Parts: sequence; structure tokens; C-alpha cells
Amino acid sequence: MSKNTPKAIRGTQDIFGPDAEAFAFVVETFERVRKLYRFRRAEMPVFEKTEVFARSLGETTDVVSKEMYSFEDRGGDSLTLRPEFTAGIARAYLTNGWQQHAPLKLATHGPLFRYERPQKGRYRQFHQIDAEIIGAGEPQADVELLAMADQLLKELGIEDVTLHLNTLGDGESREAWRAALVEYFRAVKDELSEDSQERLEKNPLRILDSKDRKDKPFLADAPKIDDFLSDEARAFFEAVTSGLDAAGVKWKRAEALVRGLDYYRHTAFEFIPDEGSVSADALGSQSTVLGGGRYDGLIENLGGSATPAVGWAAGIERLAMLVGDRADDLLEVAIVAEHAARESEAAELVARCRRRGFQTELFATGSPRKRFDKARKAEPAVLVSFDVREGKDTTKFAWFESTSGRVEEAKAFLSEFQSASEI
RNA sequence: GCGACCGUAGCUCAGUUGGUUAGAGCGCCGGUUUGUGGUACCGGAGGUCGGGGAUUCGAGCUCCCUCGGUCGCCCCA
Repeated sequence: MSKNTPKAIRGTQDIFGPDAEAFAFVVETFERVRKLYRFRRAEMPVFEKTEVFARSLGETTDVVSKEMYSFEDRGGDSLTLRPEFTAGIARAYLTNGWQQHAPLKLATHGPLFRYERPQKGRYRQFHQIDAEIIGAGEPQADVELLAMADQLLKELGIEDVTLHLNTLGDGESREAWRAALVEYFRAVKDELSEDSQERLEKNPLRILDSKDRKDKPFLADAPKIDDFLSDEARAFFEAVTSGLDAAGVKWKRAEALVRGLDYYRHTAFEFIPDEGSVSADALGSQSTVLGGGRYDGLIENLGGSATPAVGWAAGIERLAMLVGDRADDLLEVAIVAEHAARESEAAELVARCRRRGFQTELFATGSPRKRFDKARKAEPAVLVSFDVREGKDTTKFAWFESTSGRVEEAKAFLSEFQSASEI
């Protein structure tokens, strides 16, 4: 590589080969499953006014100022590359009058951008699949959404992850719990880790999932959300869990699973690899595979009327790491022009095969002597060779092991051509 | 923002206590066998050893800076 070849931007990736096939497999599976649950496809712009995300994040200063890709356009507006789907979907819901479709089940996928140091399973441009139900305040919506996530993961072949589930209660429950946590941790502030002392002021709920040894002894006895739940909130959570049981979705209570932003209410969840599993190993410290929750307060933050909503998102790269290598499709037909004089005939048959829907490759470049070898190396199901031997056109067919019905069809089609060409 | 490790051909890597023109395998290109052949053999292209500076008679190898990568911490909408 020349030293003046421009380099890719830090944290971006060029995906190719088995990785790209795994990526495509994730997206294709998501598209199929989303239709089973009747979620409708939506496309949003990859950038919005910075305000859209800033208001959605409740002006969480660190995140807004340091972790978003923001820039000024020529008109002087501050724009931001979307760091998540939810805010843009909520904005679209409001500005397009999608209220008329409520309750609305939406699915989308595409690139997102966050200004972070890259590490395993974490990039500056990354990709997610996303599902949201807007305008449905019933626990059945949470259940349906989670059942879809569960089925998706299973259809991807990812079995060693478990749904971790918690409730944050309604607005009042949540505030009471938060206050109790602050009081509890403030009493032992000096014994907490440095990070957690800071969290106490900025984001006390986060102390609960601290990785620091110094904090661990205090976590078990910390106030529990269950002691602060209103009757309604408790009933809501019970409806969700019994709905999951009925739908056959396995779950595990995770009392320390929290969301930092105020607009989250009730259900919060993450699918996390089981300890010691292959998936846990594959993901390093970025362990959540799919996460989401109920965000009944968000749409109001964006200036809409109070609208309940629940959703999840999952990183395509992370899922792709868990589905394993996906090989390229089998080459169905390889056609070789072993002699320059037969090249146009070979090209014609290639065109016919492709029009009939067969995956076909032409080998007609480089050393004539080696074209056949290259074709064999591509491991086709059928190989057709166009050659000239002793001044005579010779067309040969080689049939290899077949592993799919498509290959049988290709063979049948080419057999016709074979007999025709021999007349 | 902080920390650890890494950076030699397109890819995977070797390169002895610093010592002549920097190597291998795979891949790529070409040649040989008048051959039912994914083979074998021969040859070729391709590297200012991430970049800059320092030490030295001499640096891929030592030191400093810088850039990039990987993994972790913080953060995680």
C-alpha cells in the first residue's frame, strides 16, 4: 500500500467474505421474523437536527457533547449523525402524523454513529436492527416485542443467551427508588470506588452494575425497586412476566438492570450470553446482544402528546460474531473457455444459465492452460468446458456431488444443452 | 479521556547477542506435461521492515516521539 493511500476512519470497518455473509444472514433473518410479527418497515434519515437526539437524551451532557458525531451544515444548523434509532423514529412519528396508525409496530435497520474508542464489538459506525411499538401502553406489547426478539435469536442459532428482565416502575416508583438508592450509597460514600462516588451525583442507578470490587459488598443490600413499586406498576410487571411464560420465552429477573434516562418506565431488558458460554467468550466485555425497554416519557420530551412506546435494538456486528462463519453460496455452474475461439459460445451459455437463475461463473481470462484448473478450484456442482482439440470443437461436462435441489435443476438444464450440442 | 499489548511482501508469519544485496508458505501472473486435468515442477512480479528523530562505523532488531491496530477502563442512548 502506498503511503499516500487514504486510510479508513478510526472505528469504521470494511466487511467482506464470511463476516459479510454473517452480517447479511442476520439482516435477512430479522426481515423474515419481523414480518411474522407484522412489524412494518420504516426508513429514516441517518442525520437529524442535533436537537432531536439532545432532547431525547435529556441533555445528558457527557453523551451529547462527547459521544455524538455533530457538525454544522452550511446554513449554520447543528446536525448529528444518528447515534440510535429511537429518537429519529419518534420524530418521524410526530412529524408525519403516524399517530393515525397507532398502535404502530415498526422495524428498521442500518448504520449508527457514536464517537467512542473502538473495542471488541464496538465501532464508531456500527449497525443495528431495531423494533418499536409506538402508541401501545399495554404489557402485551412488551410481551410481543420480547417474543419476537427471542424467536429471532433462536432462528439465528444463538441459544446460549438469556433474557434479563427488570422493571423500573412508573414515574413515581422510579423516583422513590432512586432517592432511596442515593440515600443508601451516600451513607457509605467514602468506601465506594472513585467512579461510583462520581456516579452518586450524576447517575446513581449505575452504581448497581459497577464492576469495581470495592462496590460489590454494598450492592446486595441496596434498596430494591420491588419495595417501591405502586400497585399499578407491580401489576404491569406481573402481566409482562406471565405473558412471557405463556409465550414460552425464558427469562431471568435482573434487579440491577437499569436505564440512565428518565423517560424509561416499567420494562427494561437485555439478552446476555450465559456465563462461560461460547457467546460470552466471543463478545469480550461487550456482553449485551440485544437490549431495550419501555420509554413512555420520550415522545412527550420531543413535544408530542403523552404516548406510550416500547422497543429494542441489537448490534448486527455482535450478532454476526455469534452466528459463526457463513460460507459463500455454492457455485452451481462453472463455464470454462479453454480456447479463445470458444469464448463467445461460453459467454452465451453463461448468460443463459444466469437467466435461468443459476449461480454461474465464467472462466475465460489468463492462461488458457490454467483456466480449467481455476474452474475446478472454485468447486462448482457442474463444470462445462469449451475447448478446441486437434482442430475440433470439444465441449465437455463434468458433474460433481450435489447438495441441493437447485443443483439438480442446473444439471437437468445443462443436460438438455449437452444433448443438443451433441447433435 | 486513561491503560496494556502489537505494527516485516496482498495474507499468515520467520528474521539468531545490532553486521553485507530482508526470507518462507499461501495467493497472484507466466512457463513445462498434447494432458479427463482441483496435482507436480520451473520462473516472475510484489517490501524505503507504519512514519519521524536519536544512539552507533553499522538498526527490521536499542531509545524517544508520532500515527495506526487490538483488547480493557470510563461511558453505554
